[in-house]
Amino acid sequence: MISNGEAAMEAALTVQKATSQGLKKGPWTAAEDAILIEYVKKHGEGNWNSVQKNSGLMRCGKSCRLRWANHLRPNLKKGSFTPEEERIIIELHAKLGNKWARMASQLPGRTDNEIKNFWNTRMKRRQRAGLPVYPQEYQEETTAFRMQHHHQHQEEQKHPNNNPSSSSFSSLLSSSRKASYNPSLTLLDPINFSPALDPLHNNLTPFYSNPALQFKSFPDNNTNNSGLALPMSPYGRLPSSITVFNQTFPAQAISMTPPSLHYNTADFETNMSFTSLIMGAQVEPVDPIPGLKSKLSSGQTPPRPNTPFSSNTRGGICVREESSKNTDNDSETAVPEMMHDNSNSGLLDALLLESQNLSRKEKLIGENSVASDHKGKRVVDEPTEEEEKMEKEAAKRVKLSSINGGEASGENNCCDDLSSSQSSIGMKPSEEPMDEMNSMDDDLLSLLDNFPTSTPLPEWYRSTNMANGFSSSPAGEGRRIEVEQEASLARGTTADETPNVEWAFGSSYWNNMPGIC
DNA sequence: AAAGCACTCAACCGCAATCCC
DNA sequence: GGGGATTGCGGTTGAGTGCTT
Repeated sequence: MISNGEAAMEAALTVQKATSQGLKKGPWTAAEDAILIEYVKKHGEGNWNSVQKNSGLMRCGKSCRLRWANHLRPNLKKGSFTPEEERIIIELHAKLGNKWARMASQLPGRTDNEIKNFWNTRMKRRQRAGLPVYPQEYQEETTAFRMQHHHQHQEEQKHPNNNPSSSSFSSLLSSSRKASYNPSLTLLDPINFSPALDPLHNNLTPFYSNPALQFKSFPDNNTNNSGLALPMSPYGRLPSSITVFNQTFPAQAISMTPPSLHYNTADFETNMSFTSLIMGAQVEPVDPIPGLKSKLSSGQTPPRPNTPFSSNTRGGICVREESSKNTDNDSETAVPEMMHDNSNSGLLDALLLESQNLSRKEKLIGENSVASDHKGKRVVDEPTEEEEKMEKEAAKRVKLSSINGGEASGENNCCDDLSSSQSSIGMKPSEEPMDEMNSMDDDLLSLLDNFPTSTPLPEWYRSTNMANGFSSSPAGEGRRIEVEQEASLARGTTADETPNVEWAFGSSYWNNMPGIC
């Protein structure tokens, strides 16, 4: 135990030591700032180590550079992030992971440090509260990727020598960090899609268990220059379902949002910030990947063990990109083992619960005469009054939940609110023992059986998809059509073939983003 | 009023990449 | 090509502040 006196002494010695080395630490004074500004004016940025020599500033080069970059350089924006900036940060984080500098480059006047702090505080706080970090569309991207790799994995197992160009999970894991920015390694390259990619009709094994490589930059031909891949096959067909952590959607629901379901920027900004909007729903509290938590460093890991992957620093989604930086023996890289392991993933629970709810809701909605085609697919059109009612109620619940302590973790509000808003009725309590799902195969069968073929979209989900920047205004509709056409082009189909389809990953929104790479 | 706590933010540290000789 | 210097980046820490009990 160190007494206060000893601690003070120690601190003094530390300062003395630093001083003796000619370097000052700690907060910068106005005088120091002035010196540094003057120096940069004269000599320009760079060569930071010479600052000390030439200006007499008792700061190391690193410190000078940091001070300049974060506080002194011109055109720095101060103050809290605007909702738009928050939105961009979330999007970028979904794409890039903890690439703060890259994110900062997309946010003029903002520093990587600011963004990092923003994420680590505001976002993680919400994550700890059991709220999903990313809006659906980003999560969908993840799932599409997972599906693809699941399929590739299966193909490789079947024909280990047939596809030399496809990489194994492990190799992808190990290369993920570099692959992030390598167009040649586009993870959703349509070439790699198989026409058989349809988890509903295949014996699906747990494709979701690889949180790796999930958010990458996809600067290739399948992104409409958006940097974000469309989760589509070359056959113009989406996977039949999109499953992300705790939320599962039929692909139709995700990819084909009714024209009326467009983003309303005014509501968005008036009612809540982007952060609060996307945090408005909760995640099913389930155990994280066993053994994963303990190896994560303190600052990385919110102590909340509830959300799948929440043990992960980056909201569970973008983690792998960084994790590959660690040793291959890192616990995180062990995740794929779950594919062969019957241990409960937590995510599976969420999937099952979600699918069950989707199923229930489908039944309920079916009773309410939701239009469906003969295949049970939802005919995407203007929502019926009944649907609208339900959606509004769901949205209300979400809102109420977030107002009335919706952030409280572990209260299953997620199930009652978000999930109900999405899929809804009669959510299975999250506390239900995991041993009810003790078999992965059974779980998956159950999951697949429960997958509804059509599900109306709740208001909440629509809101997130409205991030495309569309409105129901004629202008918005016009742009929507444009995007449909773009999407059709990308799919090799015509817009006519896909009436009333709005691709959730439509390019408009992402095209409005500055280039990432 | 004071202690405890959570949160924010600035700054530091270590590592890796890049530059330069 | 090798090695040191420099720069960039991401993780972490700690001081300051405000709120709660």
